[in-house]
Amino acid sequence: MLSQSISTSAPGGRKVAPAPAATTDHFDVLTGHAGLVASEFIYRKDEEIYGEDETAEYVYQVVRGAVRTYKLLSDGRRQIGAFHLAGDVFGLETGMKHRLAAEAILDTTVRLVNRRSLEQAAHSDVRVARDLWSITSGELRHAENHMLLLGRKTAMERVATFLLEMDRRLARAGMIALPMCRRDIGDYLGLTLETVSRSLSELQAKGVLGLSSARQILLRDRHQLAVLNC
Amino acid sequence: MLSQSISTSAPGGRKVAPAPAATTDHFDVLTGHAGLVASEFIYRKDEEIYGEDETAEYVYQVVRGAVRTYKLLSDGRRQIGAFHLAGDVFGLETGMKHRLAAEAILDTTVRLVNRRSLEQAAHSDVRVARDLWSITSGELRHAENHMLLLGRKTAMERVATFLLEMDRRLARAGMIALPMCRRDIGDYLGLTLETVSRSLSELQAKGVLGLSSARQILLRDRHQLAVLNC
DNA sequence: CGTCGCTTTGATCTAAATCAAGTTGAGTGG
DNA sequence: CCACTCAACTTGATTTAGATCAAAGCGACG
Repeated sequence: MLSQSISTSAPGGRKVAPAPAATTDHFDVLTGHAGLVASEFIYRKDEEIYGEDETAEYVYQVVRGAVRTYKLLSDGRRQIGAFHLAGDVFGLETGMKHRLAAEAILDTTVRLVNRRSLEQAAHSDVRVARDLWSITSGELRHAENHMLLLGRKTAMERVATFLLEMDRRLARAGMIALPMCRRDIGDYLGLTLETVSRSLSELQAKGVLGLSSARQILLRDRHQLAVLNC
Repeated sequence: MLSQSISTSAPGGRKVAPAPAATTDHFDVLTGHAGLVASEFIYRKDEEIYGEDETAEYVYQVVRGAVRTYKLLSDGRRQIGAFHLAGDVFGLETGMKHRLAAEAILDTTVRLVNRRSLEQAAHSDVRVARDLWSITSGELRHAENHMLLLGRKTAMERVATFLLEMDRRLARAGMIALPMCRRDIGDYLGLTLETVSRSLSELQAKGVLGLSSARQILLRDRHQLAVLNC
């Protein structure tokens, strides 16, 4: 899995030494690339980062916190396309506009890079170009898996898939600390918040998971979840 | 909208002059690029072009016919991610493997380019790299719209969206000649074939469309469909 | 310690799935 | 040229998974 990171140059162009990465991070080539200037910004819980169809001026990376990107229908029905967690890049476009809106799920620090500078870096360095393509390709892979979930999986299968995804992406010491509410999960999985809640309760009753609080989940039987996941 | 075209060099490297494009086709830069060799191949109706998780050796472009790309669950439930029509590129990956399987919907001619050569072209020509990224980005845009459809739209809204998409992509002389069966449409829209059939019958009864045969559709009221589309 | 947003749980409803016949029409062979 | 076949499609009857409507819990925060 790609661990998406972009330049850590400070505003003004002075470099800030990033913590040395132990892994062969695919996106390290972007780090400290000449001419790239990144700044940090904090968004409050539920604050909009950009709107649907807004001009795409920046590319973002989550430093701390969590972000949801989503589309709305005219009557308010919402589909969340992805959750972006620490390290994830979002808001990267090839066209002029953002195709989904982005909001902070909780108080969130993001790093942002001017999109034009990134394009220029890609123009002079084929590795940067390749990395941008890889980020988009990774988002496409996620979307393809999610279409299968939304089109063909049962409610219980969707929740199982969600739990395994969150376990992979944000488990610390075996626990999942969910940043998002039941409504967000429902809008991500194409379900209502009540159905999400009932599915989680049923999995708890079966001993597949433990809920120390509504958003603190302990997976007790990943094998059972993997079976539901197909 | 991107009209995705790739090299038209003949096997053996001799160039075949392509018909001059009247439009500023975004993917013309790939046409005749040095070192790219494309060959053509014909697949019969329902023939597999590549399987899910198969190593991605080629990138494909539909010349004539139509292709479905899909994912399966272990019990046979299928989600079609996209239909690829004349001119469309498919099978482009940044990773080692195809993430969806591809099958010809009817007898179909495809042009194929070795994936390694394309990557080398992208390495030496930043415009090629940019075009590959744009193709992937276009697929992501489609997938994002389709997630909204699969997660949040009603059956009638899904069918309306499908009809407008097909009208845009393959209408000739005001008529849509569908290459795919009702089951394919259902597996694309996350519905059963019966629900697709009932929705089409209802739209015909309301005078929104005319069915001269099951696969020959005339849209009589695009405005009404656009309203359903939200 | 009261309030308010989030979550759970229960009762009922409904859109779409499933099950089940028929109908149509394109292709095949007599 | 017509009858037969078979897959694709339509339509009807019934079921059901998940939505909707409703009412308590609960827990964090002022």
